[in-house]
Parts: sequence; structure tokens; C-alpha cells
Amino acid sequence: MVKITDVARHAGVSPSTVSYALSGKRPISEETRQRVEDSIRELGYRPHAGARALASSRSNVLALVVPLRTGIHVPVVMRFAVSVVTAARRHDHDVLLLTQEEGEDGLRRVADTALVDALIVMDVQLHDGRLPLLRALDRPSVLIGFPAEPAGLTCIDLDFTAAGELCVEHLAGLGHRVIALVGSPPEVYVRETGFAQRVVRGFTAAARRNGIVSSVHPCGAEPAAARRVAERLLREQPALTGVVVHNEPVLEPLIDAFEALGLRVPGDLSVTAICPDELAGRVRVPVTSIAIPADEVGAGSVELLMRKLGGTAVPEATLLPPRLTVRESTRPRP
Amino acid sequence: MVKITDVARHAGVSPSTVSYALSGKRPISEETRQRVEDSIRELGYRPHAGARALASSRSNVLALVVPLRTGIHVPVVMRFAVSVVTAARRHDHDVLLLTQEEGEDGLRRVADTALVDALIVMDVQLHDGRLPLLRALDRPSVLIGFPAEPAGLTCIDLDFTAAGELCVEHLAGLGHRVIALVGSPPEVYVRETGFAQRVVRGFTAAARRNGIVSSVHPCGAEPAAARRVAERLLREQPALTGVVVHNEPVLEPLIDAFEALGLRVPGDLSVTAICPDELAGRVRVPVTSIAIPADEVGAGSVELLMRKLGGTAVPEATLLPPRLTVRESTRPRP
DNA sequence: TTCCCCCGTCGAAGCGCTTCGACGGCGCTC
DNA sequence: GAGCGCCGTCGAAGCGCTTCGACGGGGGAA
Repeated sequence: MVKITDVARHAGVSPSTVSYALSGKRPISEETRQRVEDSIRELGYRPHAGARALASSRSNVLALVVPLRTGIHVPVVMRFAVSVVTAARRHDHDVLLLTQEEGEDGLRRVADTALVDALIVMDVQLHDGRLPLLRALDRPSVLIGFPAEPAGLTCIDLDFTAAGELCVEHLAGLGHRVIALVGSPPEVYVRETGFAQRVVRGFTAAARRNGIVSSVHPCGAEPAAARRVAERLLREQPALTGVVVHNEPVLEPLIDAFEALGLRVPGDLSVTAICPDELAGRVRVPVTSIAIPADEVGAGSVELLMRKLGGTAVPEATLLPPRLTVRESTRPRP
Repeated sequence: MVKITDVARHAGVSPSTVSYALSGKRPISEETRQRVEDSIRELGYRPHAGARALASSRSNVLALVVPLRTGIHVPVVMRFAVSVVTAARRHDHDVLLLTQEEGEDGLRRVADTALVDALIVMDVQLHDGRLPLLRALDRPSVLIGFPAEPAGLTCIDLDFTAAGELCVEHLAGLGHRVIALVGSPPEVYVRETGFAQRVVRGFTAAARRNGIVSSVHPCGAEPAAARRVAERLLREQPALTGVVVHNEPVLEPLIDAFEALGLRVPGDLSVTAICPDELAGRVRVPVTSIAIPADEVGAGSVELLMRKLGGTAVPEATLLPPRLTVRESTRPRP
């Protein structure tokens, strides 16, 4: 293994000069820096991560806690994870993967052993047991999602309330007067996952504001559940002309079910969704939708952490505004 | 921060004794160990990961490279990742997440900086550019999947050839004489991803051996592609009574498409799949399937790495035997 | 011309842990 | 009863890096 002293000797400088040339924490003449860089390249020097972490008390590693519960859409989680890794690399950091399963102990462990400098926690519940720990930890953290009481924490997410509202406004603008929200699986609401409830709140508020008849229907992730919901909607809301879907795996089956029941999309029924663009565009009838901005959220959470690590204050709440993309599944009320 | 010297002082022993009590690398009297453990608990001591890594030249971190290409089923990737993390934790290791995007440089970086002790690489291509690097690296690695030339490497995966065969044998045993394989998206074959081609090979060989008329059909991941394949099969193979599906997202849409074309499953058509059990059981007609043993593969890859890190020799190839679970989608030929 | 300051560099002191050699003391063996 | 060996523990030497204080020399100000 080639170490910093080897580079120093080869470049004819002291180890500290090599270190400063690398970190830029003190001025180094252009000429010396060049020599050092040449030596580094020539010898293939790579600083030892552990030694660096020990001396600088910075590991340059971020912890990412991913959820593995039922009812959450795995591809979205993966997109978050990938964007976090990519953004972290841009800041010369790596990402340690933790599963929800390890829970609080895992968080405490990686923080206390100084394995990581900071933490990103996904899938936050409204009353999440990890919140006190995160507040108490001596390391910065960012939550993807909002708990009921976010004071003292840093949170980032799509503004799901506004997303629910925006879907309704869009349908209202097209003249629809009776609409329904097909939501996440029941267990997601039972767990009090913030984002699902926020969609409901936005949806309901906007409907009331627009004098629209509305109803909310949690729905399992299986096609059969979608069919049941579709049948029930037709039965109970015969005047229905607009549907908002917040449940990825069920989007296409639901449209199929409506069509099987004789309702054309968008002819008889306008459908909007809150889901990844990729999914919305891939459905048989491309669906007007609000994207889950996984990349922005992932990159944003890393950005926030970097600022906190740098000692800069950051806002406690970062809500990304929803953007609605009109596709072929919505149309003015006939 | 409480360090090992604090614990030592508190327990009335030397730091090295604390270290040995923790690692068990030298005998420590039961009484002393007890005192040390009490002190550790009382003071809330956590060894500093960087210091440990520096002194022991072991970081207790594994690198996991996850794919993010199109055509591979994300939930399966996630299951692998989670099982790797879980297994790693059982061996007191953590997992660093790398994306394919970083490529060879990322692998070299985490290995050379001693950030990780060993590497797990998923989604290996038949002629993967990373293979020479992995062979040259001074750190052990395990591939999930098999390249064309696995000599000098350690690989683990489901025996996809045997899986393809087993599906055919099952259908043959039920009397089916004309069968088709609906495979992964075309790009997966173009990339020469080992597992997809192995299924084809096993499928074809077993069909020939059993005197069965067979055909292979790559298929995109969208429902529309499934419908096209279903129509084409009916047109070109009117005598078809058995289908093997190796394409997760398309499994249910394909069955729907067959039924829409008037073919009942399993009445007119027997269907088997190679896919996660979770998916197979969730389809409207629960599908006879061979599971992707993500947990065994993930845990197995960690186990192999641990043995390699321990200096034990391990087999170059570990092929997990396929297990077929009979559900409701297969039936003797009418 | 002199003084001061700052730029660029060096040396040394750790960061917190592991590990190796050493060393008492006890129980055996012969 | 003397000696050998082993068990349990200690002390010290690093592991490879960062960082702090120090210092020589050159340029600008007075």
C-alpha cells in the first residue's frame, strides 16, 4: 500500500504538504501542487479511509435508512436511494445502507461509532419512534417525509397536500363535479404515514372549496382490490366523472377495471394520478399525473445534509411544489 | 466521546485487556470480562469505526453494487439488497451502496481506500468489463450471477438453466406438447445478461429432450407488449397449451391478455413462471412458479465473502437448485 | 533601509484502536 | 522441591492521516 509519506518523499515535500495540496485547506504553490499531483498519479496513491476518518473525525459516509414495509412502492424507494447515492458522490461522500429493521439501534450504532457523518431517514411516520433519537443524536439528519411534529428536525418531501389539491383543481377546471380519491393500501393509513394522509387532506379541502362531491377509498395493491373499488364506485357514485389515484401498482388495473365496467377513460371518466412519471407514461392510456420527484428529493436531502455538516443553518421544512403533467387521461366533463 | 482508555480506567484494567475482552482474541478471565462489560455498558462505550479500521486493517464494511438498468425487476433487486444487509449485520458488518453508474472506478476507489473489506456485485453480464478488475483487486468479491468465464471468481445464483428445464419438465409431465417461453425484454438479451440466456438454454434443451414443440419470445415490460405477444402466440401456435413466463411485470397482464383472447388459465392454457413467490401468489390465478431465492442468494453471497475474508477456500460456483411450487395455473392437458 | 506580515512549507503531535512481545504467578510434572 | 509451561494481563508501538504551531523568506509599507 502506498501512503502519504511515500508520495511526500517522491514529490520532495513533507506529508503535511501533500495533505494540504489534497484538501486545499492551506495555500500551496501551483508548482508544488502540480508535483504532488504527479506523484500521486504516478504512485497510484489512495488515502486510507479509516486513517482519514480517525484523524479528521469525518468519515465522508452518509447513512440511508430504507423502508421495507408493505404498501410502499419499491421502485420509488430505489429511485430515492439511487439519487441519494449519486448526489452523495458529487460531494465526495459514500452511502451506507441501513434497513428499517435495524431500527433505532442501527441509527445509534452507526452514529456513535462514527461510521457515518450524517443520516437520511425515509418513510417517516407521523409519530415515528425514531424522532427523539434523531433529535438527540450529535450528528445531522434529514427526513424524507414529514412527521406530525417536525420541530427541531430537517424534513424534505413533495408537498403532498398541494399535490392532492392540484389534482382536484385540475379536474374542477375541466368541469368535473363528482370525484373520488383511490388511495394507498389501508395499512399505510393505519401506520399514519404522513404523505398518504396529506394527499387525503389536500384532496378533501380542495373538493370542499370547489363545491365538489368527493369520497376517499383506500385500496390494496392487488388488481383484485382495484376491481372491487371500481365496482363499488360505480354502484355508490353513479355520477362520478373524475378519479385521483394515489397508489402506483393499482393505476393500470383500475383503469382496466373501469373499462371492463363500461366506462371509457377519458371519455366517461377522467383519471389523474400521483406517481412516478415513468409509470404514468407507460400505462395504456397515458395518465395525467403529478410526478414523485425522487431525484430532487434525494439530491435535496443530500444538499441539506452537506450544508448542515458545513455548519450552515437550513430550513426545517422543504416542500417541493407539485407539477402536473397533462396527458391523455383527463378531458372536460362531457 | 468515551474511548477505550476510559473504559480501561473505569474497569481497572489496561486498554489492551478491554480490546481482548471485546474481540476474544486472547483469553480473558470471566471475572475481568464481566467487569469490562459492565464498564462498557455504564459508560456507553462505542469503539470508533475509523480507529478500528486503521489499527486492524478491517473496516467491517461490504460494498454492494446494485444495477439500475432497464428491464430488470426493481423489487427483486431490493430484496437482494435487503437480504445482503441483513446477512451482513449478522456478521457484524455494514453495507456500502454503490450504483452501477460509478462503474469500475467506484469499485477501485472503495477497495483501494480500504473503505470496504470485500465486494458484492449484482447483475453481472456475460462479458462484464469489471471482471478483470475484480480478479486483480486485493479484496475478495462475490458475483451474483454468472459471467461467461467465471474462472478465478466466486459466483452465486439460482440455477436458471435448471429452472428453465424444470418448468418444461413440469409441463411435459402434465402432457403438454406445444409450449412457449415468454422471456425478458429484448434489451436484456442484447446485453447478454447471463441469467436470461440460461433460462432460454434450459428451456430449449428440456423441450428438445422431451420431444416438445417450443418457441421463445422476448417481451417488453409493458402490458401492451404482453398483449402483442399473446396475440402472436395464438396466431402462430394455435396448438399451444403451455407457457413459461420469465418476466415479472408482464406475468399478470399476459394472463389477462390470454383470457381476453378466450383462453382460460389453467383450463385451456397452463402457465408457469420464474419470479418471486410474492408475485406468483398475488396474481388473480395463483401461478405455479419457481421462486427467485433472493434471500438465499443474498445471504449466501455474504456467507461466501465471510469465508473468503476468513481465509477459507470457497467454491467458484454456487448454483442454487430451483424449487417449483405448484399453484393453480397448471393442469394436465385437456 | 528596516520592519512587518503573509505566503508556503515543515515537523510533530495526536486521532482511538489493535496487536505483539513480555512477564508475573500458578499448577503440574518428574 | 525445582523447573517448566500456560493463563491472564500489561505496555508500547504503531496503523496512515490531519492539523496546529512554527518558521524562513520575499514583498510592501513607512
